[in-house]
Amino acid sequence: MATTTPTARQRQRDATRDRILEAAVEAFAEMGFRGASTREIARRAGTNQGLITYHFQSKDALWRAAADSIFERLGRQLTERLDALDLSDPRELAREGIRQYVRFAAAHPELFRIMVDEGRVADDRMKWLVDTHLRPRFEAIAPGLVEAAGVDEALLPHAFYALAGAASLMFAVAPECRRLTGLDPRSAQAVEAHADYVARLLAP
Amino acid sequence: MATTTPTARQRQRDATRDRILEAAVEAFAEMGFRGASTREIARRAGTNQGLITYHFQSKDALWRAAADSIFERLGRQLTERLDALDLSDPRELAREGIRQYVRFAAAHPELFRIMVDEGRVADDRMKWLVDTHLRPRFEAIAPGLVEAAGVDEALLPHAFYALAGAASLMFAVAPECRRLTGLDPRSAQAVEAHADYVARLLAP
DNA sequence: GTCTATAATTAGATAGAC
DNA sequence: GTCTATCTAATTATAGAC
Repeated sequence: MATTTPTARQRQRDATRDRILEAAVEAFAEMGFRGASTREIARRAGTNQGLITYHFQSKDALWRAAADSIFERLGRQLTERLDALDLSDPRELAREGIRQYVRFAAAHPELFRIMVDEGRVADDRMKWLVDTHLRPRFEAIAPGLVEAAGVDEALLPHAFYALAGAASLMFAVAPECRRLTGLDPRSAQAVEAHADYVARLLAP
Repeated sequence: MATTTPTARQRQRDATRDRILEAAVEAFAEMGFRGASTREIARRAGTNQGLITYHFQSKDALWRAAADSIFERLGRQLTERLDALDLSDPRELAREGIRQYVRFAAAHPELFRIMVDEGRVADDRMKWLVDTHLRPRFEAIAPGLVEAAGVDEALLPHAFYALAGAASLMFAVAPECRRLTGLDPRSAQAVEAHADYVARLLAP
């Protein structure tokens, strides 16, 4: 083969890179950008700090790769499942879209945590996150909120943040929720109950 | 005087302590417990790191004092304003209580930010926060949600976290919201619009 | 590719001058 | 009370062995 050999070494390399990326997603979501050290990320990935520099050039670049990974998952889950839905009742379509988003927030609390971590200060990471990932997502959701859920267009920002907050907070602070209320939000039953509650809230 | 003199020195001392505490509230809310350094907090307070150790014994104790301060403000705002309200229509009372909470979340995004920062991991700070401040607050709000807003008691945790998230997220990530939607959530108009939107959402 | 060693910064806590 | 200097530990980034 003229191009490259898809060797075992290549696969090993990719596997290492993936383990680092996965560990980074979890660590950044758990402790924030500053709180998560590259040493700790390497330890979780079962490797060493030097390899992070090798695969990703800097901590900042690693964080961007982690954000890419999270939003890629969100895009996949939202599009694939909604395509299979019946379009006859727009209000029910809106509700199912919201339920789907709640299920994603429950399975991936990283998204919300990183949004809250990075949205507070107008630094480079925030601007990059908005321009690269948040705006396309916002523009994809907006028509559904207006047409199917019946949100007044002037209230779109309010509906967007109310939805994101109502859908995600409980799962983002799952340990706290469990201690405070006794309910474990990670349970399948709690996820479905929350999905239905939020869907009826925003698209009654 | 036998006890103590309420001297200028004493007032100076308290003023310094207050400046440190206020700087700590802002820094912890902005950068999280790990991200906010005691040196940076001292710098914002216009003093030095040594005085933090003098007034508060450790960074951990300073953080607790900051949390105390935030929840004290919340308690004051929620009780004082609702006392003045007419009780005739319970549904309208619930809506006004929710509006009041949204206004607080807008004026003090620190509360939500610290909740999300500390609620992710079951460490000592999270347990202390739940047992000391969150549980009393939850138990004070619960009856209002059930009786006035008409929430099914089995859905209480869902309603609580949906309310907290819907009310607060937009203000907690105000810089991001502004860049994403063009709307500045700190404006008085946006605050009132959000208060009304969330109130109608949860107590229609 | 993977890993160890290390340089340059920065952290929280402490000691002591004034 | 307030502030400076310093100790120990942990941080990111880099250099280089294998």
